[in-house]
Amino acid sequence: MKSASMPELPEAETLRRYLETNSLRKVIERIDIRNERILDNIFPKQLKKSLEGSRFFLSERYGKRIFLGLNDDLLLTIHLGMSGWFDYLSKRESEPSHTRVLIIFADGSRLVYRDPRMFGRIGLTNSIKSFIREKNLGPDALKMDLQTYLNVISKRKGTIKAMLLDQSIVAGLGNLYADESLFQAGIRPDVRGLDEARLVLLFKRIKDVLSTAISIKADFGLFPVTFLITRRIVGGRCPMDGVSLERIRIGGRTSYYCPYHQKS
DNA sequence: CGTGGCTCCTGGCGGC
DNA sequence: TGCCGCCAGGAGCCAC
Repeated sequence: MKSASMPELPEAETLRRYLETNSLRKVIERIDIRNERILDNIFPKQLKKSLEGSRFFLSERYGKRIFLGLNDDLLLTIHLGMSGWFDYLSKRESEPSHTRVLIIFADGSRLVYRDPRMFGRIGLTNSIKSFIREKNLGPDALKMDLQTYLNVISKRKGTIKAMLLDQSIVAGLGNLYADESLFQAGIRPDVRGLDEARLVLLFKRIKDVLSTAISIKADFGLFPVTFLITRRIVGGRCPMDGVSLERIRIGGRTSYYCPYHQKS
């Protein structure tokens, strides 16, 4: 499976579906931890003990995180960071570069976690609920209801882009889909204090953008031509207006927006 | 509370 | 051509 760049909610959901179809119910024979930095507050021994001889029986996603359930009160937690991805390989297929963790099944197939930049983390949790609490994650961007979203966002005073990137406010949006949602809603990323009508429109666009991205498996070549996402480059032009895109930094991230139809 | 800066990390690219 | 140095980005942490 092609790895998506910069995993956010749609990439995580795409990968979850991939893992759901190829990695459940297979007996795990061995786990090979190539780089301990990838582990999220657990020792290699704990991970080995939890996985070896066991099997995954369910997959879940919340925000950008993926969970693979081992039993009723133990799940593997996956955070892809910036460049993390899984490849399911048959016995004969060769391992990709930057492999950090290898899960070897009894039938000889392997699940390979690769992550060049090593911002990703793999860990264990007893429940998704407690994990969400521990990591202080807000509502999942795809499943959140309008009222919850309005309650949280209308209380805050920061720029809208910074709020969308804050995982404790909304879980799942990263730099690219935050820009995309604002673009589709016609809102500039550096705006504060949006009125309710604007926030409601943004809420709808967030959902549209995320479900569109999931429907095309977050494949960069398949985004609608009306999307900003493939034009986020210096000198890029707005797909609606043909105007040169502006580039500013908010919260340490690069934001692209159309100065013509995105309003403050 | 908000924000900006720094850190982790390395592939990729611009500039010389 | 080759190499240096900077940048990208998620998120935690710290200082103001």
